[in-house]
Order: sequence, then structure tokens, then C-alpha cells
Amino acid sequence: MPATPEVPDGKRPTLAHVAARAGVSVALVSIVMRGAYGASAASRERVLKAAEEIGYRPDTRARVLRSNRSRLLGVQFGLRHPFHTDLVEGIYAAAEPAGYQVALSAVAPTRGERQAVEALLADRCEALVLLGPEVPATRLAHLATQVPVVSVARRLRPAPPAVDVVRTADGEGARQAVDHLVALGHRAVAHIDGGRAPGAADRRRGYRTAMHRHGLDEHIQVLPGGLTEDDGARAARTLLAEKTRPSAVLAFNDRCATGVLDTFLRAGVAVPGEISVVGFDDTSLSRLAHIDLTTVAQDIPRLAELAVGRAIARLDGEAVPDGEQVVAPRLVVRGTTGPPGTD
Amino acid sequence: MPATPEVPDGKRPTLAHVAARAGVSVALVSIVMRGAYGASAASRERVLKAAEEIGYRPDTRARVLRSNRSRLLGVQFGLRHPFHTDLVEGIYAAAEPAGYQVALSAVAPTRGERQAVEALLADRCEALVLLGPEVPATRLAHLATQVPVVSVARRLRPAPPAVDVVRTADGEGARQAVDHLVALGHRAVAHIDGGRAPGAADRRRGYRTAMHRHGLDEHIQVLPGGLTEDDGARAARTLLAEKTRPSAVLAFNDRCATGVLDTFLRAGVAVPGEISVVGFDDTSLSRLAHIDLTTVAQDIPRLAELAVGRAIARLDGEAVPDGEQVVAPRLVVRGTTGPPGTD
DNA sequence: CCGCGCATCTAGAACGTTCTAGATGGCAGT
DNA sequence: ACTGCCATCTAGAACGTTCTAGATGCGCGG
Repeated sequence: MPATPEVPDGKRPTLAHVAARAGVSVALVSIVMRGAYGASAASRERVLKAAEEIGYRPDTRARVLRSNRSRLLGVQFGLRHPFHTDLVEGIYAAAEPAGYQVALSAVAPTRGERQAVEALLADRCEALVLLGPEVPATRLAHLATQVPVVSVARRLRPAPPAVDVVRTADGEGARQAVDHLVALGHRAVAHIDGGRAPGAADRRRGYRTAMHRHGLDEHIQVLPGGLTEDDGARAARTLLAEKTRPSAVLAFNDRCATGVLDTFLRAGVAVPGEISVVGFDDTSLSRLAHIDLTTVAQDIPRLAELAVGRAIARLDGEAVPDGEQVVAPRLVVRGTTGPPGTD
Repeated sequence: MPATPEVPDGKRPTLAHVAARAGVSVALVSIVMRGAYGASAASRERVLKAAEEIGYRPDTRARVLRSNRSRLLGVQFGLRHPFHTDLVEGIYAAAEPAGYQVALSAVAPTRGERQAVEALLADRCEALVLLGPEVPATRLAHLATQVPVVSVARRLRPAPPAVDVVRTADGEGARQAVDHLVALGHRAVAHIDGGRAPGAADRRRGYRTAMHRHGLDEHIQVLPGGLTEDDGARAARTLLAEKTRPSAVLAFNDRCATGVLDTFLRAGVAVPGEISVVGFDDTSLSRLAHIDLTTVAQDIPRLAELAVGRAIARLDGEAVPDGEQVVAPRLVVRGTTGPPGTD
């Protein structure tokens, strides 16, 4: 209380203001604010009180500038993809307890991946977590020379040396879906694929080999799809126009499956009575009661955790083995699959 | 070329490295990097070349620290709300041409609004744009004493003096929807509301007064809903269980309407043959071909533009009038509404 | 030949924090 | 009383930028 109030006029309060008010040095305030060792209980309390009174808030930018660690994880994601936004939630949940902040940078119509990544780097992120990146692998490799890079859900072949990959075993997921449908008695199982989207090639391949192993080569049918509802709807209309229709469909992802589902319902085709539908991802979409979609679950919290963990391990200089981290998928049976109808 | 290569060992290159390599002062490099006046064409070129060669990237955090302007707009949004993510796209589109960066801070299960806002302030955002904030109005008023605050889609009554509000004329939107349905010949129009969600009260009131003006008081029916698909599905099941069913439904938003739609389709109730459905927001969801939802469009790009514009105006010290900025809604007629069936 | 203005460039101090190295003071052991 | 140690505190230099104020050099009118 010896110092006068020292209200900072219109500016944001700084350590110096707090120090003046508490009658101690700036360094001591810094210690208290960081919760570091080296301050007595008495002064700790006095400093905190002063800070509270003038509404002090630490300035992360200055903090980062000084300590060469920023403890900032840059995340690039697509605003329109539920799979991405669900992952972001998992990333927050994994990063913050580990003492890392998350900087988000969205890909939007007016804002490409390049721009999104530039913004993260300019912000001094220590590592990049890219959700389903679509830039060329060489670009990723180049980025990885500057900062640890984790690609989530996008497989890279051949794997650039320094880029970590965290993904679901997409092929295995497709296999589980096919096995489930075949066990129900289906034989004509079609696949609506994801084209060149991350993961699509593996799912397509998994579908094909699973069908083959069941001796169903003649029923293999891959329809061009995509990752949006419209893509699924379009493929479903193609199926409706055919004379002999498959009794089950494995869609590239949940959004695509939702489009399929809706088109069938509109056309009066009962699901799962006349045709079964399986999605992929297990985003919040599929869990909604009125969609109730059987789907191949990606373990989103686990993917997020691995991605964050790997990024942090690299930052801590741990010698992490090269190579992908692959998470097992798990089929979640809900209401859109059942035995084939009389046919 | 007089200076030696000067490669920065393992660190990130700085202005000083570029300066050394180009054989000029740090200040001059700064000038060139900012594109400011005061450098000759020759040295400009030389500096840019040097920067390019060593892969220099400006450090926004240091930049911000020095110049007291951060030109950073903080945006709080909900990852799960398409309305929010669509708005974020609009905010990027409006802010970046105006020379402002956007810092995103998501609200997630592990991360409340308080935490989201704290992170933005610690990052030195100059203004806050909050999408559908649900914290108490007093908290917003308190924040506004520190930094300009714009509340998007959340009306505040009584309006705290310094908080700007940008919103759609929700009541008017509900009126348009009712007018449209009545013009088609509907009389029994029900409303599935949004409870305490931002905007819900206005929409409810707009629905009521519109019904009244058409002399349809006896058909006023408000069902408890919410903002998710599940909420809509639940309300739809309630309707299905009733003996006399309304011939049209106005849902709180598109997600809610989607749930309604889906439940009706599953129950074999034809839309719009037996019942018409209207949504609200015109998010990308409703525009999808297979949903094709008649909905009250919020002019999302315009809302984003106004919110950004208002924040910037405050920062530029313009004397902006207090009071809300209200954007007109516009009914978009698609495939889920039609004349009532024979009944 | 002087002085002036202009264009170009630079030194050095900020910005708000953290970190290093050391100062201070109290207390126990000799 | 001296020494040494510990706990507590502080001065001052970083960090990478921008900004202010001035230095430098050059052309040109008088």
C-alpha cells in the first residue's frame, strides 16, 4: 500500500504496473505469475492481490518472445468437416493438460491451406498438426524441415522422413463393415468411395479385398462418391436407377452415408429393410438419434491424443521412431443395417 | 554479398540475419518487409532476395509487441454449430481484406466461453467478436470496458452501453415463414422453439404475432425444441403422437428442422405432401440437395461483414452510434413446403 | 562555394515478458 | 564475531520487431 494506485491510463496493465502497486520488482511479479519457485507466501499473496485489483492479464505474445518456447500447437482444419471439428475438440482436450496452447487456423473458401499454415508459422507455433492436409507431400516434407509436422488421417506414400502420420486403419475398417454385412447375409455389397480424399484409397482397397476373401468378387461394385452429402445422394440415385440393386452399401464417410440414407428414404426404399447402409467416422452426425447410422468408428479422441503426443515428443527431442501410428477402427452397429430383405 | 552466408544454426531466421546477409541495417529490412516507404528499389530487391534465400518469416508476436496495434480480431465460436462455422468463413473474408488477422477460439466440452475469451485476450486481440455468446450480459459489459465487444446473433436487453450487437430480425423472419405457409393455404402452423438459445425468444414472439394477425390464434402451438437435430426429432415424435396434427411446422433452426424432417420421413409422413417444414438460418446444411429445406435465410456474409466492420470502426475510434445492427432475413423457398394436403 | 531539400539509410530505444547472475538479510555453527 | 548457507528478492540483459530521430550523400539554385 505504500505505492499510489498507479492505474494505467487507457493501456493494458503490465507486470510493471503490478510491481509498482505491490511495491516489489518486476522480476518478482513474473515469478509469482508463473507460479515459479522463489517467492514467499506473503509477497505472493500481495502480488496476486495487486494484479487482481488492476485487472492484470499476462501477455502471451511478450511471454513467447522472451522464452524461446511458445508451447503453442498449430492446428489446421476444415470448418465444414465434422470429423475435423470433432478432432479439434480432442486436440484441445489433449493439449491443454500437457501445458500446450492450441492455435486454430481454418481452411475456408477464401483461405487455402498454404495461407492457413503461413499464419500458424508466423504465430510461432512450435509444431503443426494438419487435419487431412491435401497439399503435395513434398510441401509437407519441406515444412517438416522447419518444424515438426503431424498429418492426421492423410497417409503419405512414400512417407517423407520427418512427417509423422496418425491415422485409422482405413482398410481394416472397410473390412469390418463388409464382414458385418456378410454375416448378416448380404452378398451384393456396394461401396461409394471418396475419390482422392485422404483415406479413400485405403478404404476402397479394404472393401475389395474383403469382398474377395468372401468369394464375392462378382458383386464388387465401386461407385464414384465424395465426402459430402450431395456426393452420397448422387451415388444413391445412380443405384436407384439400376435394375438389380445391391442389398447393402458402404459409404465413404458419415456425411456421404447421410446423403445415401436420405435419398433412399425419399424414394420409399426402407433402410435397413430393403437396403442396409454403413457409414465411416462415427462423427457426432451419425450418433444423432434420428440418423442412428451403423458406422465404422474412428477413435477420434485417440487420434487427437496420438497426434498431440507425437508432436510434443518431437519437441521434447525424444527420439521417436519414424513411421505411422495407426489406430484400430471399430464397427458400431446401429439402426441402418440388418439382414437382407426377401429378394 | 560482402557478408558471409550467415546461416542461422537451428534457430528461426530473424531480421538481423537477413540484414547481415544483405549487408544493410535491421531497420531497413523492417521497412522492406512492411512494404513501407523509404527504401530504394535496388535495396528492396536485395533484401527480399536475402530473405527468400534464408527462408525468413516475420514473427507476428514480436511485431505485435512493438507496435501497439495487433490488428487481431478475436472470434469465439462453437465447433458444433454450422451457423457459427459459416459465420467464421464470412469473418475471414471480411477481416483479411481490411488488414486484420483473425484469431479463433473454440468453445468445446473441455473449454468454456470464459476460457475461450481469456485465451483471446491473452493473445492481445484488439476486439472480440462473440458468436451466440451465452455468458451473462454483465460479463459482456465487463469485457467491453477493456476491449470492443460485438455480440453476433445474441440480443441483449437491456443493451449494455458498450456492447455492439449484430443480429438478424428474428421476429420478422418468423413472420415471413408464417406468411408463406398461410399463403399456401395452411392454417394449423406449429412452432418448435429454441428454448433459451440466442434468438429463440424473438422467433417465438414473431410466430405468435404473425399467427394472431392472420386470425389464427386458436392454431398457435409452441413445442419445446432446441438447437440440435435430436431436439427437432423429439418434438416431431410428439406431433406424430397427437390425434390432430398441424399441417406445417416452423422449426427453430436448420438442424432442428432436419431432425423433424427425418423423423417424418421415417414415419412415412410425406413432406411437403402431408406436412410442410420450414427451417431457420440457411446454413450449408439446408442447401444440400437431398435436404432441400425451405428456410429463413440469415444473411451470413452480411452479418459477418457488419460485425467485423463495427469492431474495426470502434478500433479506429469512430463515434459509432450505440444500438443494434439488425439484418433483414429472407425466406428461401425450397422443397419442403407446399399446399396443405386434403384434410 | 554555400546551403538547402530530398531520398535513403541507420543507431538505438522502446514493447512486456523471462532469465541469469547476483545482492540482501537472517540464522546456525564455529 | 565471523563464516556460510539458505530463502528471498532484484537489476539488467535478452527476445525480434517497429519507431523516432537523426545521419549521410547528392543534386541544384543561388
